[in-house]
Amino acid sequence: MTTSTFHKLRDEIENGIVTGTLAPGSRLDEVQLASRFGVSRTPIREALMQLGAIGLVEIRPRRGAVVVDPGPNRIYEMFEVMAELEGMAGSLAARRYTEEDRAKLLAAHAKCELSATSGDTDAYYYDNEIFHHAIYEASHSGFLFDQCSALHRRLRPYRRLQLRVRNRMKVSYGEHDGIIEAILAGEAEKARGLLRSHIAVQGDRFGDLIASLASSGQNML
Amino acid sequence: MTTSTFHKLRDEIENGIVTGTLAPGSRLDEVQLASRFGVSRTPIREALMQLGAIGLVEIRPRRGAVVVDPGPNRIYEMFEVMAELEGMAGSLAARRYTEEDRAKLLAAHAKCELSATSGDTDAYYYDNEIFHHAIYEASHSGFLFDQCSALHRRLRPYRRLQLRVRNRMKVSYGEHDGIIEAILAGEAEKARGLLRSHIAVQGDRFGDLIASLASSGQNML
DNA sequence: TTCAGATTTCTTGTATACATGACTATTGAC
DNA sequence: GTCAATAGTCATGTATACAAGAAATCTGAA
Repeated sequence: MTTSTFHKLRDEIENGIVTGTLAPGSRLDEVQLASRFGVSRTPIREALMQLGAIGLVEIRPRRGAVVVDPGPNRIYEMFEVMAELEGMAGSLAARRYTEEDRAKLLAAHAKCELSATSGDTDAYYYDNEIFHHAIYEASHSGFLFDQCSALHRRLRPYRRLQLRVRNRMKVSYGEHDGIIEAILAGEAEKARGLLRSHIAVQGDRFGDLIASLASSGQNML
Repeated sequence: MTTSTFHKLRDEIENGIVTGTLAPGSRLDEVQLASRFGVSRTPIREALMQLGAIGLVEIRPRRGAVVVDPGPNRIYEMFEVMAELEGMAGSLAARRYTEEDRAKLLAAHAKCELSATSGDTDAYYYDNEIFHHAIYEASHSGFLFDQCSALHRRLRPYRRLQLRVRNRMKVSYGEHDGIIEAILAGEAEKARGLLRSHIAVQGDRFGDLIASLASSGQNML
């Protein structure tokens, strides 16, 4: 259907940003994008407006749109908030999960185990997303689900960097184990705490983040 | 400057939604808005796109934009998340506030006292906003500040309804007192808990919210 | 009288054209 | 040689035109 042209463009561009194809700081030329996607500037602009509203691109009046470069500090802050929201989701999930949620959580957890033990970081990356979404869903708060999903998505590129750190994947899976246990046992506060520290960029992980940001600079440009 | 036309339009329409002039569920006709603001459809569409991206309006393909009607359940969920984020801001503020933050917090608190004791709900409504923003600021997390401000803004109409409840204003001010004390004493977890329950729609307040939503139905249409 | 099909109208989605502000390059003066 | 000012180019912002889908109305039959 012709109606979703701008919608598809939005997803396409957003994807480019979130995967790092469109590097932070790069200009988003309207005519260039238009010709690339074979459309006129109008739907491109509308897509950029939407991305501007959610903070992925900065729209400077009369000076074009650029991919936002959050900088290490803001990235840290985003993880900080993510940790809190995930903790909240876990806490609610522990109190509200249904039989269906339980099945999904366990299935996602099992898939993570598979990819973690086989050492497939790409697979783990995706299974990890499913796992966390299962928690958001089990919180039975539509709004929290939306907020978590949006922030999770925005943090995608940095989470990917983090998985490069040696052994992070196995440590991550180990943490999942405790999280699942706490949720299924209905221990809300324990689940909150475990999820918080699972997400939070604390201690060594802070240094790891900064280091991977620095070394990925070339890749992203 | 001609550059900020769509920007101004966005704020204008957003304001209409947030103050209740544009009721939940009402259609946003592009040509109508265009003639109202004396512009063409193009900047109107761009403004609507932005509002659509942040969830204030729903853009149904080929079927126009309507003001989102969250419904009681989702409103409750939004307050639930707001409570958590405010709690987080308070907790961070308790640990990070500077001398400047301290002065701002106390000033905002004093203004709230004035309007609360004089019984001026409109004044309290605004002073209350300043007070909460002072907390966000004192958290020294730019991202958290943005998230809190955005959600705070979205909840505006419902907070206004809440203030109509008898004595809510004075109770609210009393709670501020404890919050300020905890923050300035550096008691992070206490500040978190107090702010959480200050925002959360629990107990009687849930019934109050539902009731005011029902009775405000006429006003909003 | 009611329901179904078709036509008409209206609104949205996209393209294009035009105007205006920003950036760049060139020229002139110090 | 360097700096500044001006002219020219280019990208953005807005308006308008056109295309196409959705809704509403009208007509006909059961």
